[in-house]
Amino acid sequence: MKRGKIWKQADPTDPAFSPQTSPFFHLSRLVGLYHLRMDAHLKPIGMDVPRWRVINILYEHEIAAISTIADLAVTRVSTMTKLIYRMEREGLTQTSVSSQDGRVTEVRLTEKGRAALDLVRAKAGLIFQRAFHDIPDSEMEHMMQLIKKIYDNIY
Amino acid sequence: MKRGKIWKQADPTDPAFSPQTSPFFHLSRLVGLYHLRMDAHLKPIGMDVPRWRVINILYEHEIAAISTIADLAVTRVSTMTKLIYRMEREGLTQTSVSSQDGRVTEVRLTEKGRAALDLVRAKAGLIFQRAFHDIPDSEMEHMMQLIKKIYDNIY
DNA sequence: GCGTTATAGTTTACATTTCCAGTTATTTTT
DNA sequence: AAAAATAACTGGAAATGTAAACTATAACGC
Repeated sequence: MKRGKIWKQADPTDPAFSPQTSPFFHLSRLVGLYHLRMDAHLKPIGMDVPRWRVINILYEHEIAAISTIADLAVTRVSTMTKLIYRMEREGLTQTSVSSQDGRVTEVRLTEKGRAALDLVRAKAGLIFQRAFHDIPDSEMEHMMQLIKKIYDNIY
Repeated sequence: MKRGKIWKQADPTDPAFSPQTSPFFHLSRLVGLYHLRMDAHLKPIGMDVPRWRVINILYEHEIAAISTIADLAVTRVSTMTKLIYRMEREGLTQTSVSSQDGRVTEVRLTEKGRAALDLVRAKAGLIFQRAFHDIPDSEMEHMMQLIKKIYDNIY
């Protein structure tokens, strides 16, 4: 796509490129800050961002293979394997070998895991409201569409 | 802000909330994927995302304190300290104690660090173009504004 | 000036992530 | 049906990240 003078700078190969003009730089920065904020809220209740991520995914999926969760959370499988077993030791998840396919490890939430979800949602809600309080629905929807599109582009 | 039926679901405290309707979930996922893709390109040339981040910041700032870099990159100071000294061992950066303030450690790029920048930009450009090829300037600008606004909201 | 407080960074001990080389189970080829 | 290829993990070493304690320097309040 042909770009105007200003937005050529968003392309890292352009000589005028700078972090200030880079969409990915700003995106990374925002998500980094979001993680810092979430961590600060989550630590006191014995939770953290990776776990909250897994719990959310399992809330949606009920039962999911480790590799599916890793895929949805965009992490390496071996990282996820270790996280899942840590969460199992903490009583948040429960695993079993699939009867359909002996290679897959099915993961599901325990009662305690589901309880943790409610607790964490309250915290996540605080940050969400602070972040989006002055962003109208239409803007938010528009952004979501765009984010999904970019995701698909590099998937 | 009052939200319509659909976008209430974006708020984690809403009963109908789900990752699918959560802006932060999608943002995290996109940035996670971007990091995975960048890593895959950067590894073969002995680079990675945190280093590329620092190099970019130093390209903008010439000389910067460790805490400044940590702040701009949204990382903990102790993490940044370690990264900076790793990069120094690799010959990418050079540090010195400020003559103005004996507490601050000034960091700057070496020749090798500047050379690395060019190399990495080529890789980053590939992903950028793939990500944004079908996104017009106006959309990109609009997104940037929004991302900055949300960043400021939770800063 | 001097004790107190704040700032900037460093270090250490520990937790987590990543790489990579297996292992076992399933699917595809021949 | 055996062999080969692929998929889903798993385990251990090495790299990296984080929290908390510590050091050095600067700034304040009197």
